[in-house]
Amino acid sequence: MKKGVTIKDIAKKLNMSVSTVSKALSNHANISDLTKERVRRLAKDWNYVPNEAARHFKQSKSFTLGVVIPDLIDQFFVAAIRGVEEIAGKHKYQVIIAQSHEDPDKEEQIIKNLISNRVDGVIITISKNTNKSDLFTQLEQNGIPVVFLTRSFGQPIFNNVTADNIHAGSLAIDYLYQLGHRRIAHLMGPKILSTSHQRLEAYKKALEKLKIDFDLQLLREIDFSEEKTHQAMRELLKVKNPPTAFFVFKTYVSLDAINYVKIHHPKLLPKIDIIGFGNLPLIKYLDIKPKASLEENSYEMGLKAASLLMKLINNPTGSEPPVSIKIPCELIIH
Amino acid sequence: MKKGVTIKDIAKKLNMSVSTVSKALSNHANISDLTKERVRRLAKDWNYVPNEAARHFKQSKSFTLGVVIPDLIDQFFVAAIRGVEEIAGKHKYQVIIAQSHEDPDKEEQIIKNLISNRVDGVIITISKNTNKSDLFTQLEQNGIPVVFLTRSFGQPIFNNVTADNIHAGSLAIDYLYQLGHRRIAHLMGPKILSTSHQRLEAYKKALEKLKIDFDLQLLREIDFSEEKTHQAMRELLKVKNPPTAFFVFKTYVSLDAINYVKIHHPKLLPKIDIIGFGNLPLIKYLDIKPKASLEENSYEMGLKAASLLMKLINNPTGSEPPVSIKIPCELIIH
DNA sequence: TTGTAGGCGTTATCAC
DNA sequence: GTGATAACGCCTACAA
Repeated sequence: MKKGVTIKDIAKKLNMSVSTVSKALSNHANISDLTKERVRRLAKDWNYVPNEAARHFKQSKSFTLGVVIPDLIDQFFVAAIRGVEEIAGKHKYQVIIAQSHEDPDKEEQIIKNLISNRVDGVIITISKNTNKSDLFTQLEQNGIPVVFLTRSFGQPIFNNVTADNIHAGSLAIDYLYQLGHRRIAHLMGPKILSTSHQRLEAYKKALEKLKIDFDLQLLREIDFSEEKTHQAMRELLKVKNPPTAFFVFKTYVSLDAINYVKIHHPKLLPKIDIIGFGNLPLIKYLDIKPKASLEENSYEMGLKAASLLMKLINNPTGSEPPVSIKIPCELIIH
Repeated sequence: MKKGVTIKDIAKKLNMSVSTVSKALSNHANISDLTKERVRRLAKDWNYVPNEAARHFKQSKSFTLGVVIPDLIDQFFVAAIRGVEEIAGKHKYQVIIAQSHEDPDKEEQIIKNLISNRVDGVIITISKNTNKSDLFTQLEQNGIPVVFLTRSFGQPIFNNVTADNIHAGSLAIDYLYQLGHRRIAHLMGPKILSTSHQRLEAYKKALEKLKIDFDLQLLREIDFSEEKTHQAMRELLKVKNPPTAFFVFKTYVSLDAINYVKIHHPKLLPKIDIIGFGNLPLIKYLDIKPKASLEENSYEMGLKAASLLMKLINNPTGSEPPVSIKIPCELIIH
């Protein structure tokens, strides 16, 4: 007896009913200790493993969270996932990870799949090209709660966990100001993401507080590609009164920006300071680092997102207003 | 009608039997086109999504592959996973990823979970501390085929996909020799991993071919931690006739090694050459790069491992001998 | 071409 | 304390 043992097999061998065995295994109150003992013993001997597929089917719960992210190559998400796994584990939940590779079609396919598989909840960082939200509405209509991580749509119509972008922006800009910079550029994220707007706003507000006029020439939208970032840097450095500091949407963009200066304006390198969102492990290995990084605490974001999701799963709400959680950033000086 | 539509609902509405609906949806041959059309139409209108949980349960297949790896922070695995997803997708299989964080207990728990969830196959890179193989035997006894990726046990008793370590070693050592190095050290991986032994053997063979005597003083075992690597470097650089080149088990170890030299012997930096396994994306951002990297083609390893696994799933063998696939490495000079 | 019936493994309800 | 039975959603012989 080695493969596919079921409670039925156990029941037959022990001359009892399947329901007794089932109850014994789940330590039900009104099963005698002797019976429980006998059942457990045989289950162990026979290496019984409950068929989760059947159990999920029966309970119409999968005890699984779906996590949809753009790309695992981005260490931000890896840390966040670790946070999600932490919480999920505590609730005996599985985590299933899927990558959209920033492709909305792939993303849609993934979501459909998650619905088919009846995951109990979803944590998602939408792709940079996702512009419609009906899929997510559909998820919620199917009784599957969703929490947006870091990126979200313009209107906060969904639960979300994001960095406290406004505060982070002022941390960064203030520090650059302290260092003597007065011409500070912003490499902003794709306009389609609400995060980009929040960070742009943070930039503007921080400048205003410092009585620096916002200069449209110092603003460039990037799309995370190396080419776009290089192009933006080329243009920015050509401006009459060029920027000496850069406030950047994301670590990987900072790195490309630094690379650009290194290649095309090596003399400028010591004069230029860059601060971006994200303090990723790989920064440790860099020789030319950003001046500072905004630690987004993505692990903690993962924790918070998963906790919120578990709460939503266990207390299905009628139609409460969406929750927004902001995680503070710290400025890490390198 | 918005939530949890089943074929039963559709059948009732259309006044037909569930089996007709089921067949219509799966495009069975002997269902009239008209019927198929009517069913599909309503299914679409009602936003019917098949309940995979039920389907899996019924077919006692999950159409899911389990991938167990040490850590997603390692870009090697991220690329490999991409390969796995590629193949899995073609077969309409899901991929579920789990991290052991190099902890054998966590690894065991993951495997048990995968068995409970009746995954159809498993691809695993064992943790650096895993020393027993009975769990994997148990998987195979449960009819769940396993493919080992990169790391494996001493005896090749399991299917595995690894780098062609012997050839890679000679590529690296030969190149270092060409550059004039005669004192070449090896930072070897944990002795528990067969990969470590293969790479050590590659090192010895390559030296032999070049008529360089193997010097035990130039060999150090590391465990991937920064401390161990730094300690190894400290010791190696104290040897009478110290090494001028290093053949390294793994990219992240190379980076720590470079960091050590940078901090403690900056003058040596230009004189020392390092070549390690792995050509990870992050290398692009480094200023002080290894002299060269052995591109392990981990994406391709993922592809091959998944293809092999799918074959094993679809043609369950009696007890054929395990398959070993070797993927050639290329030397990438930076 | 369509319908009927049984079953996959588990749990919950109710009866004994 | 224990057992019989129905049910979850889907698939598939087999019957009509």
